[in-house]
Amino acid sequence: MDMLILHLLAERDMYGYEMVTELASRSSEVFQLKEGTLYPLLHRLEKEGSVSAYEEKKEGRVRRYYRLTRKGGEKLRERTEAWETYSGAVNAVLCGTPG
Amino acid sequence: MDMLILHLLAERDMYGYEMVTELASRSSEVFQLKEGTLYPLLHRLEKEGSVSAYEEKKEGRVRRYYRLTRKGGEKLRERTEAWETYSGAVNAVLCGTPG
DNA sequence: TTGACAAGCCTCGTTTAACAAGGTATAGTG
DNA sequence: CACTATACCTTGTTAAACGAGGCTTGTCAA
Repeated sequence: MDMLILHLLAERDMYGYEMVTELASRSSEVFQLKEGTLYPLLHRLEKEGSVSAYEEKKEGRVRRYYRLTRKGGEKLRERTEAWETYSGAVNAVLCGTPG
Repeated sequence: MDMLILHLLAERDMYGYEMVTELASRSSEVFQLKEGTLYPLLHRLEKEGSVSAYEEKKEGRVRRYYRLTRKGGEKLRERTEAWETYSGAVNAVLCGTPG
């Protein structure tokens, strides 16, 4: 989930609530990320320096936008590679390549 | 992980320790399943009726073999489909298909 | 104007998967 | 005999995700 959030932020700055709907729509509603998951996650990413936050008024609403940092970009690369390794391994097992 | 174990058992009966090494070799050492994970998992699968167990002496050792049940086969199908849905959704997000 | 609903952010407590770190027993080998 | 590999097990811990709430502000209809 870290990877997916960081990936969204690599494209553009976003606010939390937006990420929920964006992930849902891009995944054809497969990801129904709960706010109880997202906000603690964002706070952790901010604390570790992977993202930075700023408030901005847009469309008559004050929102808390998040931006990807350099460190977050590196983490994104690592996590993406880990995902490819992991999903590749799952498929290797499923496809029955013995050995 | 349930899915992977059930998948192995769909091919042939296996004992716990064998699953650890089998998963490791098939995944090029990506999966290093710990016994502290595997055995409770197997007990749970047995309890819910997805696998059945029997002891057999082979190669001078008494081993606890597991066999996939009909119910386990159904669970395997469900989990495999869930995995395909999930990994497909991840890749949909990563590939940036907006909307 | 007021009430309801959506947008937007948050926290707390629970569940669960996986792990770490142990323990036990047996077979084979130097 | 000691040591290693095989084989099974348990207990306690950690971390991700969720459920179920709470709080505020803007919009829109009655």
